[in-house]
Amino acid sequence: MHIDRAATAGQSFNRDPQAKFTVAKPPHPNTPLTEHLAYLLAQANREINRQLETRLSTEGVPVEQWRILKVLSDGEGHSMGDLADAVLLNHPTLTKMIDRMVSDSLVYRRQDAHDRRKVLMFISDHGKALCKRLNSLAASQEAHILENYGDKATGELKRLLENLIDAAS
Amino acid sequence: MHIDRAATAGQSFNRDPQAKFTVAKPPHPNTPLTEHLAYLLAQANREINRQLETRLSTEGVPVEQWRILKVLSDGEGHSMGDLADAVLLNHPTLTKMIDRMVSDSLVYRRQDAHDRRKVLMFISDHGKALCKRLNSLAASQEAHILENYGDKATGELKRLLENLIDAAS
DNA sequence: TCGAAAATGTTGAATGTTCAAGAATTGGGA
DNA sequence: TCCCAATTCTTGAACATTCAACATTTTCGA
Repeated sequence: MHIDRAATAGQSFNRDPQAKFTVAKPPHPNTPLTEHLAYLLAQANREINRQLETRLSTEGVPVEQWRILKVLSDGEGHSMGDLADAVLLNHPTLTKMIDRMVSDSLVYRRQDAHDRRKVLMFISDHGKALCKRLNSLAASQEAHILENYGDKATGELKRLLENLIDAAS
Repeated sequence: MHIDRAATAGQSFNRDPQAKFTVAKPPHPNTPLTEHLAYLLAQANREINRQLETRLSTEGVPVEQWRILKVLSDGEGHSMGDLADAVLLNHPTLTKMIDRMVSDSLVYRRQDAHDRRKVLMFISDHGKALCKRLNSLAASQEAHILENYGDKATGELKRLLENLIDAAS
Protein backbone atom coordinates (compact mmCIF):
# COMPACT_ATOMS: atom_id res chain seq x y z
CA MET A 1 0.00 0.00 0.00
CA HIS A 2 1.20 3.49 -0.75
CA ILE A 3 0.61 6.28 1.77
CA ASP A 4 1.39 9.85 0.80
CA ARG A 5 4.04 11.61 2.83
CA ALA A 6 2.63 15.10 2.54
CA ALA A 7 -0.36 16.72 0.93
CA THR A 8 -2.04 20.06 0.67
CA ALA A 9 -4.31 20.53 3.63
CA GLY A 10 -5.01 24.26 3.61
CA GLN A 11 -8.51 25.20 4.67
CA SER A 12 -9.95 27.63 2.12
CA PHE A 13 -12.26 30.29 3.45
CA ASN A 14 -13.83 31.45 0.22
CA ARG A 15 -17.35 32.60 0.88
CA ASP A 16 -19.73 32.23 -2.02
CA PRO A 17 -19.62 35.66 -3.70
CA GLN A 18 -23.27 35.27 -4.77
CA ALA A 19 -24.34 35.13 -1.14
CA LYS A 20 -23.71 38.81 -0.40
CA PHE A 21 -26.22 39.78 2.25
CA THR A 22 -28.66 36.88 2.38
CA VAL A 23 -27.98 34.51 5.21
CA ALA A 24 -30.69 31.86 5.10
CA LYS A 25 -30.88 29.24 2.35
CA PRO A 26 -27.53 29.32 0.61
CA PRO A 27 -27.79 28.56 -3.10
CA HIS A 28 -26.08 25.15 -2.83
CA PRO A 29 -26.70 23.97 0.70
CA ASN A 30 -24.18 21.40 1.79
CA THR A 31 -26.83 18.86 2.67
CA PRO A 32 -25.55 15.86 4.64
CA LEU A 33 -25.40 12.67 2.60
CA THR A 34 -27.98 11.01 4.81
CA GLU A 35 -30.62 13.58 3.90
CA HIS A 36 -30.48 13.03 0.17
CA LEU A 37 -33.38 11.05 -1.25
CA ALA A 38 -31.04 9.16 -3.57
CA TYR A 39 -28.96 8.05 -0.60
CA LEU A 40 -31.93 6.98 1.52
CA LEU A 41 -33.28 4.96 -1.37
CA ALA A 42 -29.91 3.29 -1.95
CA GLN A 43 -29.59 2.48 1.73
CA ALA A 44 -33.09 1.06 2.11
CA ASN A 45 -32.78 -0.89 -1.12
CA ARG A 46 -29.46 -2.34 -0.06
CA GLU A 47 -30.77 -3.48 3.30
CA ILE A 48 -34.02 -5.00 2.07
CA ASN A 49 -32.32 -6.58 -0.90
CA ARG A 50 -29.70 -8.12 1.32
CA GLN A 51 -32.37 -9.67 3.51
CA LEU A 52 -34.21 -11.08 0.53
CA GLU A 53 -30.95 -12.39 -0.91
CA THR A 54 -30.26 -14.20 2.34
CA ARG A 55 -33.63 -15.92 2.25
CA LEU A 56 -33.38 -16.94 -1.38
CA SER A 57 -29.86 -18.26 -0.88
CA THR A 58 -31.55 -21.29 0.70
CA GLU A 59 -32.28 -22.31 -2.87
CA GLY A 60 -29.03 -20.91 -4.21
CA VAL A 61 -30.81 -18.44 -6.46
CA PRO A 62 -30.01 -14.73 -6.92
CA VAL A 63 -32.82 -12.23 -6.54
CA GLU A 64 -32.83 -11.39 -10.26
CA GLN A 65 -33.52 -14.99 -11.19
CA TRP A 66 -36.49 -15.08 -8.87
CA ARG A 67 -37.83 -11.97 -10.59
CA ILE A 68 -37.38 -13.56 -13.99
CA LEU A 69 -39.16 -16.75 -12.93
CA LYS A 70 -41.97 -14.71 -11.43
CA VAL A 71 -42.56 -12.72 -14.60
CA LEU A 72 -42.48 -15.86 -16.73
CA SER A 73 -44.72 -17.84 -14.41
CA ASP A 74 -47.80 -16.49 -16.17
CA GLY A 75 -46.98 -19.13 -18.78
CA GLU A 76 -46.88 -16.58 -21.59
CA GLY A 77 -43.84 -16.01 -23.76
CA HIS A 78 -41.95 -12.79 -22.97
CA SER A 79 -39.41 -11.20 -25.26
CA MET A 80 -35.94 -10.50 -23.94
CA GLY A 81 -36.51 -6.79 -24.20
CA ASP A 82 -39.72 -6.79 -22.22
CA LEU A 83 -38.19 -9.12 -19.68
CA ALA A 84 -35.16 -6.89 -19.25
CA ASP A 85 -37.41 -3.92 -18.51
CA ALA A 86 -39.53 -5.89 -16.10
CA VAL A 87 -36.69 -7.31 -14.03
CA LEU A 88 -34.54 -4.17 -14.07
CA LEU A 89 -31.57 -5.59 -15.95
CA ASN A 90 -29.66 -4.35 -18.98
CA HIS A 91 -30.00 -6.43 -22.12
CA PRO A 92 -26.54 -8.00 -22.16
CA THR A 93 -26.73 -8.80 -18.47
CA LEU A 94 -30.08 -10.49 -18.98
CA THR A 95 -28.81 -12.51 -21.94
CA LYS A 96 -26.00 -13.96 -19.87
CA MET A 97 -28.19 -14.64 -16.86
CA ILE A 98 -30.71 -16.40 -19.09
CA ASP A 99 -27.87 -18.50 -20.50
CA ARG A 100 -27.20 -19.77 -16.98
CA MET A 101 -30.87 -20.41 -16.31
CA VAL A 102 -31.20 -22.36 -19.54
CA SER A 103 -28.26 -24.50 -18.43
CA ASP A 104 -30.14 -25.15 -15.21
CA SER A 105 -33.29 -26.03 -17.19
CA LEU A 106 -35.34 -23.36 -15.45
CA VAL A 107 -36.38 -21.58 -18.65
CA TYR A 108 -36.12 -22.05 -22.40
CA ARG A 109 -35.98 -19.92 -25.51
CA ARG A 110 -38.25 -19.92 -28.53
CA GLN A 111 -38.14 -17.77 -31.58
CA ASP A 112 -41.17 -15.51 -32.06
CA ALA A 113 -43.06 -16.73 -35.12
CA HIS A 114 -44.43 -13.30 -35.94
CA ASP A 115 -41.19 -11.34 -35.56
CA ARG A 116 -38.12 -13.43 -35.99
CA ARG A 117 -35.86 -10.84 -34.46
CA LYS A 118 -37.47 -11.57 -31.15
CA VAL A 119 -36.75 -14.38 -28.75
CA LEU A 120 -39.54 -15.45 -26.45
CA MET A 121 -38.75 -16.85 -23.03
CA PHE A 122 -40.78 -19.52 -21.28
CA ILE A 123 -40.60 -21.09 -17.85
CA SER A 124 -40.16 -24.85 -17.53
CA ASP A 125 -41.97 -27.12 -15.08
CA HIS A 126 -38.77 -27.35 -13.10
CA GLY A 127 -38.67 -23.54 -13.04
CA LYS A 128 -42.27 -23.35 -11.90
CA ALA A 129 -41.63 -25.65 -8.98
CA LEU A 130 -38.61 -23.61 -7.93
CA CYS A 131 -40.53 -20.36 -8.33
CA LYS A 132 -43.20 -21.60 -5.98
CA ARG A 133 -40.67 -22.32 -3.27
CA LEU A 134 -39.04 -18.93 -3.84
CA ASN A 135 -42.39 -17.14 -3.59
CA SER A 136 -42.79 -18.72 -0.21
CA LEU A 137 -39.42 -17.47 0.98
CA ALA A 138 -40.09 -13.97 -0.35
CA ALA A 139 -43.54 -13.88 1.23
CA SER A 140 -42.05 -14.73 4.59
CA GLN A 141 -39.67 -11.82 4.24
CA GLU A 142 -42.48 -9.40 3.48
CA ALA A 143 -44.34 -10.74 6.48
CA HIS A 144 -41.30 -10.13 8.62
CA ILE A 145 -41.08 -6.53 7.44
CA LEU A 146 -44.77 -5.98 8.10
CA GLU A 147 -44.27 -7.11 11.67
CA ASN A 148 -41.36 -4.82 12.47
CA TYR A 149 -42.42 -1.85 10.43
CA GLY A 150 -46.16 -1.90 10.61
CA ASP A 151 -48.97 -2.48 8.18
CA LYS A 152 -49.89 1.13 7.69
CA ALA A 153 -46.37 2.46 7.15
CA THR A 154 -45.63 -0.28 4.63
CA GLY A 155 -48.71 0.48 2.60
CA GLU A 156 -48.01 4.17 2.66
CA LEU A 157 -44.40 3.64 1.66
CA LYS A 158 -45.42 1.47 -1.28
CA ARG A 159 -47.88 4.09 -2.44
CA LEU A 160 -45.29 6.86 -2.29
CA LEU A 161 -42.73 4.77 -4.12
CA GLU A 162 -45.17 4.00 -6.91
CA ASN A 163 -45.91 7.70 -7.30
CA LEU A 164 -42.23 8.56 -7.31
CA ILE A 165 -41.55 6.01 -10.02
CA ASP A 166 -44.35 7.43 -12.13
CA ALA A 167 -43.22 10.99 -11.59
CA ALA A 168 -39.57 10.23 -12.27
CA SER A 169 -39.84 8.21 -15.45
CA MET B 1 -27.64 -18.77 -30.02
CA HIS B 2 -29.21 -22.05 -29.11
CA ILE B 3 -32.99 -22.39 -29.08
CA ASP B 4 -34.59 -25.54 -27.72
CA ARG B 5 -36.57 -27.62 -30.15
CA ALA B 6 -39.05 -29.00 -27.67
CA ALA B 7 -39.61 -28.69 -23.97
CA THR B 8 -42.03 -29.79 -21.30
CA ALA B 9 -44.96 -27.44 -21.27
CA GLY B 10 -47.58 -29.41 -19.37
CA GLN B 11 -49.79 -27.30 -17.15
CA SER B 12 -49.91 -28.83 -13.70
CA PHE B 13 -53.17 -28.49 -11.83
CA ASN B 14 -52.03 -29.39 -8.36
CA ARG B 15 -54.13 -27.46 -5.89
CA ASP B 16 -52.40 -26.75 -2.63
CA PRO B 17 -53.49 -29.66 -0.41
CA GLN B 18 -53.34 -27.40 2.67
CA ALA B 19 -56.00 -25.17 1.20
CA LYS B 20 -58.89 -27.63 1.62
CA PHE B 21 -61.97 -25.47 2.18
CA THR B 22 -60.62 -22.00 2.79
CA VAL B 23 -60.79 -19.78 -0.24
CA ALA B 24 -59.55 -16.35 0.82
CA LYS B 25 -55.89 -15.62 1.61
CA PRO B 26 -53.94 -18.57 0.30
CA PRO B 27 -50.88 -19.32 2.45
CA HIS B 28 -48.38 -18.12 -0.15
CA PRO B 29 -50.22 -15.57 -2.27
CA ASN B 30 -48.70 -15.21 -5.69
CA THR B 31 -48.22 -11.49 -5.33
CA PRO B 32 -47.29 -9.70 -8.55
CA LEU B 33 -43.70 -8.61 -8.71
CA THR B 34 -44.69 -4.95 -8.83
CA GLU B 35 -46.34 -5.13 -5.44
CA HIS B 36 -43.32 -6.34 -3.53
CA LEU B 37 -41.63 -3.69 -1.42
CA ALA B 38 -38.22 -4.99 -2.42
CA TYR B 39 -39.09 -4.55 -6.08
CA LEU B 40 -40.51 -1.06 -5.67
CA LEU B 41 -37.41 0.00 -3.79
CA ALA B 42 -35.15 -1.44 -6.47
CA GLN B 43 -37.12 0.28 -9.19
CA ALA B 44 -37.19 3.68 -7.50
CA ASN B 45 -33.55 3.44 -6.56
CA ARG B 46 -32.59 2.51 -10.11
CA GLU B 47 -34.46 5.42 -11.60
CA ILE B 48 -33.29 8.10 -9.19
CA ASN B 49 -29.76 6.80 -9.23
CA ARG B 50 -29.71 6.86 -12.99
CA GLN B 51 -30.79 10.48 -13.02
CA LEU B 52 -28.14 11.44 -10.50
CA GLU B 53 -25.54 9.49 -12.46
CA THR B 54 -26.46 11.44 -15.58
CA ARG B 55 -25.97 14.75 -13.82
CA LEU B 56 -22.68 13.81 -12.24
CA SER B 57 -21.36 12.47 -15.54
CA THR B 58 -20.82 16.11 -16.47
CA GLU B 59 -17.78 15.86 -14.23
CA GLY B 60 -17.06 12.27 -15.19
CA VAL B 61 -17.52 11.04 -11.63
CA PRO B 62 -19.51 7.99 -10.47
CA VAL B 63 -22.09 8.47 -7.73
CA GLU B 64 -20.03 6.50 -5.22
CA GLN B 65 -17.11 8.88 -5.57
CA TRP B 66 -19.33 11.82 -4.88
CA ARG B 67 -20.50 10.11 -1.71
CA ILE B 68 -16.92 9.50 -0.64
CA LEU B 69 -15.94 13.10 -1.26
CA LYS B 70 -18.99 14.30 0.61
CA VAL B 71 -18.21 12.23 3.69
CA LEU B 72 -14.57 13.31 3.67
CA SER B 73 -15.38 16.96 3.09
CA ASP B 74 -15.73 17.51 6.85
CA GLY B 75 -11.93 17.61 6.80
CA GLU B 76 -11.64 14.83 9.37
CA GLY B 77 -9.83 11.58 8.73
CA HIS B 78 -12.13 8.61 8.18
CA SER B 79 -11.01 5.01 8.40
CA MET B 80 -11.64 2.74 5.44
CA GLY B 81 -14.12 0.69 7.45
CA ASP B 82 -16.20 3.65 8.53
CA LEU B 83 -16.08 5.05 5.04
CA ALA B 84 -17.24 1.77 3.52
CA ASP B 85 -20.24 1.71 5.83
CA ALA B 86 -21.08 5.33 5.12
CA VAL B 87 -20.97 5.10 1.35
CA LEU B 88 -22.57 1.64 1.08
CA LEU B 89 -19.61 -0.19 -0.45
CA ASN B 90 -17.88 -3.42 0.49
CA HIS B 91 -14.34 -3.12 1.78
CA PRO B 92 -12.49 -4.47 -1.25
CA THR B 93 -14.60 -2.40 -3.61
CA LEU B 94 -13.86 0.71 -1.61
CA THR B 95 -10.13 -0.04 -1.53
CA LYS B 96 -9.99 -0.19 -5.31
CA MET B 97 -12.16 2.86 -5.82
CA ILE B 98 -9.95 4.81 -3.41
CA ASP B 99 -6.91 3.67 -5.40
CA ARG B 100 -8.40 5.35 -8.45
CA MET B 101 -9.27 8.50 -6.52
CA VAL B 102 -5.74 8.70 -5.15
CA SER B 103 -4.44 8.47 -8.71
CA ASP B 104 -6.68 11.40 -9.55
CA SER B 105 -5.37 13.32 -6.51
CA LEU B 106 -8.85 13.69 -5.04
CA VAL B 107 -8.02 12.04 -1.71
CA TYR B 108 -5.01 10.72 0.14
CA ARG B 109 -4.21 8.06 2.72
CA ARG B 110 -2.60 8.43 6.12
CA GLN B 111 -1.89 5.83 8.70
CA ASP B 112 -3.74 6.28 11.98
CA ALA B 113 -1.18 7.13 14.64
CA HIS B 114 -3.24 5.61 17.45
CA ASP B 115 -4.13 2.33 15.73
CA ARG B 116 -1.69 1.36 13.05
CA ARG B 117 -4.03 -1.20 11.54
CA LYS B 118 -6.20 1.65 10.39
CA VAL B 119 -5.83 3.86 7.36
CA LEU B 120 -7.36 7.31 7.52
CA MET B 121 -8.65 8.98 4.38
CA PHE B 122 -8.54 12.71 3.74
CA ILE B 123 -9.84 14.90 0.97
CA SER B 124 -7.44 17.10 -1.01
CA ASP B 125 -8.06 20.68 -2.07
CA HIS B 126 -8.61 19.43 -5.57
CA GLY B 127 -11.18 16.99 -4.20
CA LYS B 128 -12.88 19.75 -2.25
CA ALA B 129 -13.26 21.89 -5.34
CA LEU B 130 -14.72 18.98 -7.29
CA CYS B 131 -17.06 18.09 -4.44
CA LYS B 132 -18.45 21.58 -4.42
CA ARG B 133 -19.33 21.37 -8.09
CA LEU B 134 -20.86 17.92 -7.57
CA ASN B 135 -22.97 19.17 -4.67
CA SER B 136 -24.36 21.73 -7.01
CA LEU B 137 -25.32 19.14 -9.60
CA ALA B 138 -26.87 16.88 -6.98
CA ALA B 139 -28.81 19.75 -5.45
CA SER B 140 -30.29 20.60 -8.81
CA GLN B 141 -31.47 17.02 -9.17
CA GLU B 142 -33.18 17.11 -5.79
CA ALA B 143 -34.79 20.37 -6.77
CA HIS B 144 -36.05 18.78 -9.94
CA ILE B 145 -37.61 15.91 -7.98
CA LEU B 146 -39.25 18.31 -5.56
CA GLU B 147 -40.89 20.07 -8.48
CA ASN B 148 -42.35 16.98 -10.11
CA TYR B 149 -43.14 15.06 -7.00
CA GLY B 150 -44.06 17.67 -4.48
CA ASP B 151 -42.57 18.96 -1.28
CA LYS B 152 -44.88 17.14 1.05
CA ALA B 153 -44.61 13.72 -0.57
CA THR B 154 -40.82 13.96 -0.68
CA GLY B 155 -40.60 14.78 3.01
CA GLU B 156 -42.98 12.01 3.91
CA LEU B 157 -41.11 9.51 1.75
CA LYS B 158 -37.80 10.42 3.35
CA ARG B 159 -39.28 9.98 6.79
CA LEU B 160 -40.70 6.55 5.95
CA LEU B 161 -37.42 5.43 4.42
CA GLU B 162 -35.47 6.48 7.50
CA ASN B 163 -37.85 4.52 9.69
CA LEU B 164 -37.61 1.48 7.45
CA ILE B 165 -33.83 1.57 7.56
CA ASP B 166 -33.93 1.75 11.36
CA ALA B 167 -36.45 -1.06 11.61
CA ALA B 168 -34.66 -3.30 9.16
CA SER B 169 -31.11 -3.10 10.43
C1' DT C 1 4.12 -11.22 29.73
C1' DC C 2 2.74 -14.34 26.18
C1' DG C 3 0.00 -16.13 22.73
C1' DA C 4 -4.28 -16.86 20.53
C1' DA C 5 -8.17 -14.53 18.66
C1' DA C 6 -10.21 -10.40 16.77
C1' DA C 7 -9.97 -6.27 13.96
C1' DT C 8 -8.42 -3.75 9.89
C1' DG C 9 -7.15 -3.30 5.29
C1' DT C 10 -5.30 -5.16 0.90
C1' DT C 11 -4.61 -8.53 -2.84
C1' DG C 12 -5.45 -11.92 -6.63
C1' DA C 13 -8.47 -15.11 -8.86
C1' DA C 14 -13.03 -15.95 -10.19
C1' DT C 15 -17.06 -14.00 -11.47
C1' DG C 16 -20.26 -10.62 -13.23
C1' DT C 17 -21.47 -6.32 -15.71
C1' DT C 18 -21.09 -2.87 -19.24
C1' DC C 19 -19.87 -0.75 -23.60
C1' DA C 20 -19.40 -0.91 -28.35
C1' DA C 21 -19.94 -3.49 -32.24
C1' DG C 22 -22.11 -7.02 -34.95
C1' DA C 23 -25.76 -10.20 -37.02
C1' DA C 24 -30.40 -10.93 -38.28
C1' DT C 25 -34.88 -9.18 -39.27
C1' DT C 26 -38.40 -5.83 -40.08
C1' DG C 27 -40.51 -1.52 -41.72
C1' DG C 28 -41.22 2.29 -44.60
C1' DG C 29 -40.18 5.72 -47.94
C1' DA C 30 -38.22 6.69 -52.75
C1' DT D 1 -39.74 -3.16 -55.50
C1' DC D 2 -35.52 -1.92 -53.30
C1' DC D 3 -32.66 -0.06 -50.04
C1' DC D 4 -31.54 2.13 -45.82
C1' DA D 5 -32.65 2.98 -41.17
C1' DA D 6 -34.53 1.15 -36.97
C1' DT D 7 -35.35 -2.81 -33.92
C1' DT D 8 -34.00 -6.89 -31.40
C1' DC D 9 -30.79 -9.77 -29.42
C1' DT D 10 -26.09 -11.58 -28.80
C1' DT D 11 -21.01 -11.39 -28.44
C1' DG D 12 -16.24 -10.19 -26.95
C1' DA D 13 -13.21 -7.11 -24.70
C1' DA D 14 -12.67 -3.89 -21.06
C1' DC D 15 -13.88 -2.96 -16.68
C1' DA D 16 -15.66 -3.54 -11.90
C1' DT D 17 -17.08 -6.38 -7.99
C1' DT D 18 -16.84 -10.20 -4.90
C1' DC D 19 -14.88 -14.05 -2.28
C1' DA D 20 -11.34 -16.12 0.13
C1' DA D 21 -6.92 -15.80 1.79
C1' DC D 22 -3.34 -13.04 3.62
C1' DA D 23 -0.45 -9.54 6.39
C1' DT D 24 -0.36 -6.48 10.05
C1' DT D 25 -1.67 -4.70 14.42
C1' DT D 26 -4.29 -4.72 18.57
C1' DT D 27 -6.78 -6.83 22.40
C1' DC D 28 -7.43 -9.66 26.11
C1' DG D 29 -7.32 -13.67 28.91
C1' DA D 30 -4.23 -17.16 31.11
